[in-house]
Amino acid sequence: MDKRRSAKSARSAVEPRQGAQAIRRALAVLRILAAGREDGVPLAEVVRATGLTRPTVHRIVHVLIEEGIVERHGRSGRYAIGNQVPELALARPRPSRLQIAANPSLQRASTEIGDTLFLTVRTGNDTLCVDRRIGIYPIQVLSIEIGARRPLGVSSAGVAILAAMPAPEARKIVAANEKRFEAYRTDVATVLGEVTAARRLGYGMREIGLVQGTKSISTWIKTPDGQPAAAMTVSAVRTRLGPRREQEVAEILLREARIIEQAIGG
Amino acid sequence: MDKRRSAKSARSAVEPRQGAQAIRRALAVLRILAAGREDGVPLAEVVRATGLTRPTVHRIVHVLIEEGIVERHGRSGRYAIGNQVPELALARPRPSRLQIAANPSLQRASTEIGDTLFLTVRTGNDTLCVDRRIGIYPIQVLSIEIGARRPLGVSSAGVAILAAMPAPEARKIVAANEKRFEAYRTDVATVLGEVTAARRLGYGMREIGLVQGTKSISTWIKTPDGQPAAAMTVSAVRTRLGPRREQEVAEILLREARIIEQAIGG
DNA sequence: GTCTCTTGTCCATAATATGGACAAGAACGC
DNA sequence: GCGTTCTTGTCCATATTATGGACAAGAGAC
Repeated sequence: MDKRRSAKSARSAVEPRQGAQAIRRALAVLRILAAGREDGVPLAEVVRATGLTRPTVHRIVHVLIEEGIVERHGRSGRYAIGNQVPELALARPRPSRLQIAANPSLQRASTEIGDTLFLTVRTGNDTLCVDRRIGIYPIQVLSIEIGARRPLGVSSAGVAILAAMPAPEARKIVAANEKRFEAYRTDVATVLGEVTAARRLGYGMREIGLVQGTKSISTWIKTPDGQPAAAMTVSAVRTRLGPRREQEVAEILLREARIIEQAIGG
Repeated sequence: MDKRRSAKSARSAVEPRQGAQAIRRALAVLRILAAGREDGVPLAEVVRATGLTRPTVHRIVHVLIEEGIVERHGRSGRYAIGNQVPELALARPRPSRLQIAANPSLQRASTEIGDTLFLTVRTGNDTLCVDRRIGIYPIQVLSIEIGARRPLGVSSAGVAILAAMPAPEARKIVAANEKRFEAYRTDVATVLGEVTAARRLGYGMREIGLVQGTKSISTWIKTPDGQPAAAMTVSAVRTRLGPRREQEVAEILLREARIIEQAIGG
């Protein structure tokens, strides 16, 4: 009963609405499955990433299959986002306002820089790649595709977005992602260090990108209320991004980020 | 305990997995919200359409808002599908296999017929328009857009899809949609009559389309296992679809439907 | 002002979702 | 073949959770 009281008073402060544990859990499962893209995710991995018990995850996943929200792949037995999710998504206008606003900037920066450009948004505790432009140089980093979803903090885009938010909030998100960092061979301390460095620099950077031998630079894009909503990233083979060129590229990205902020602000 | 037993034995027959009422209810709410598209749906309407109580719907909807799955529109207070749904949808390859398979047929039939063509899929108890081709004639029926979602049975596409499934299953779906038919000024008896007529004709037809003064013709497309998965529809002002032309158009649609079935079958 | 519509909240209670424990299947080694 | 170590799937007593009747508070209409 004390618990009830404290939950009640806390609600007005932040927002933990009670009476829907199961729904929240189902959504947590869906977000993990989304990170698995077309290939899906094995049950055990979902259990690990969500911290739920196996019977619970099993039950949730199978109900979602019955409902058409999740699919199971024949041979591998992995679970993936189902057909009905894009069907629900059709209810919304596509592309999003952000994508429309960012389009000219991506175009401009892409021709100017020549390497691959990404537009990445924040969604919950993840980053999600929503747009990509391939540059004109013969060697391009193509491994990150539209739809790629990662824990905030493991990519330069994630670091940039974390750097753009208040430090306590960033720390909370990083802590929440702790379990998922292992799969990317990083940890809370490393990520927080990169975030601090990005704040000092004014942009996110990873000398060692997620793909071997690549380097990435990301600037953040804030919504009018000051919350970071997205990041703009350039990825290239490391040798193409020495200190001098890093400076050049960062300046272009910073310029375009400000333009996009204007576009979504008006 | 008797209940448990019977539920258990029934499960092996059909599939009502227990322990996830809340999740199923949340999904039912989402599907109703999806029908409201960008404008959204007022709470009372969701209550009516789902048959749930108002406190329950209210709780579900607000938890989904906190999770980013649902949005609320400022002025109207209506609830709509949120940003995070298309974000989850990015986990899947787009466009779908059906759309790829149907593309050449839509192209061909569109130029041949000249009126607006729709590709509509079945999703649960709804029809959902997933593709549209505008014809070359100056008067076109454009009111049905990609993403439009309706109870199975109220459009000619829905009638066609119902006609293509076993009668008992069709009847079950129509019964389940009863409450939602009112908003479209139709009822169970009328719909079942149209379905029977469509079975006799070989295609679905509505002399009075959803839009005043229009007429629609739809053929069904079945998956290899015999289940109808989609419908192909032509809509035009009624005067352009007299008996002779109806025959012509139906033949083209039937021909293309068979081609699409081949494409998804192989 | 009152009436009628909507949306929002409370809380005792019934019903639901939970997870420990166990089982069964798959993949590998020897 | 048989043990070992993975994985996934199931059961069911239980406590936690979600439920909905009842009440309240806005927002319009007139």
